Amino acid sequence: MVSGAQPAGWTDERVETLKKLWMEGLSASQIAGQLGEGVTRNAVIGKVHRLKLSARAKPTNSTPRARPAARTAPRRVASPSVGASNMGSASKMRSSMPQRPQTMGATALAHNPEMEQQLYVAPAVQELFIPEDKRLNLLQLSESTCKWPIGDPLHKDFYFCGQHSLESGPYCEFHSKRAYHQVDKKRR
DNA sequence: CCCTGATTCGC
DNA sequence: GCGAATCAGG
Repeated sequence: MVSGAQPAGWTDERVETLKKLWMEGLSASQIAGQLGEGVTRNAVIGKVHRLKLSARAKPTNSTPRARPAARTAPRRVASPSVGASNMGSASKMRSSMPQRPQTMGATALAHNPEMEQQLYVAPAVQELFIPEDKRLNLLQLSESTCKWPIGDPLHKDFYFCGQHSLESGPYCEFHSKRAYHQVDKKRR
């Protein structure tokens, strides 16, 4: 008996964790990552709503979600005609992410039930922690090192990320996103 | 580009 | 009840 997996099945335990983490302020994707690999952020959000949760630390409703209004048209699955090639493998289509040691959205995180909640993320900013032996001095920077500065340039604990940088920029993947994203916005 | 949660709806 | 798809905002 190879008990397959347990993709779904909100046990009390998991629900508890869900509640806790949700109220702790973690994002759905992060919770999903923490809960398990089979749990997606959608699943988490869905459950959250079902549990009547949501609205954790939100005293002021600053997001009066506009009503979908005229959105009663049929969408998503339900294609009775298409029967040829099925896209059955909808289980693991999360590609483009061989390994990522960071803690980010649903595109990352993969913990075992062992570590569970010991790592915890630092509130406010989630910066990468660069091991000392990886930190780079200004003089140590090279073409392919991430030139993302960390710390106070006037302080001694100033160093550069040093991770392998992308060809598309002077930063590593993580910092490239940091540098770009959210600073551009309003440009869809 | 990526992220966030919200909602709907087929299962 | 569940979660993928979709939407909408950032």
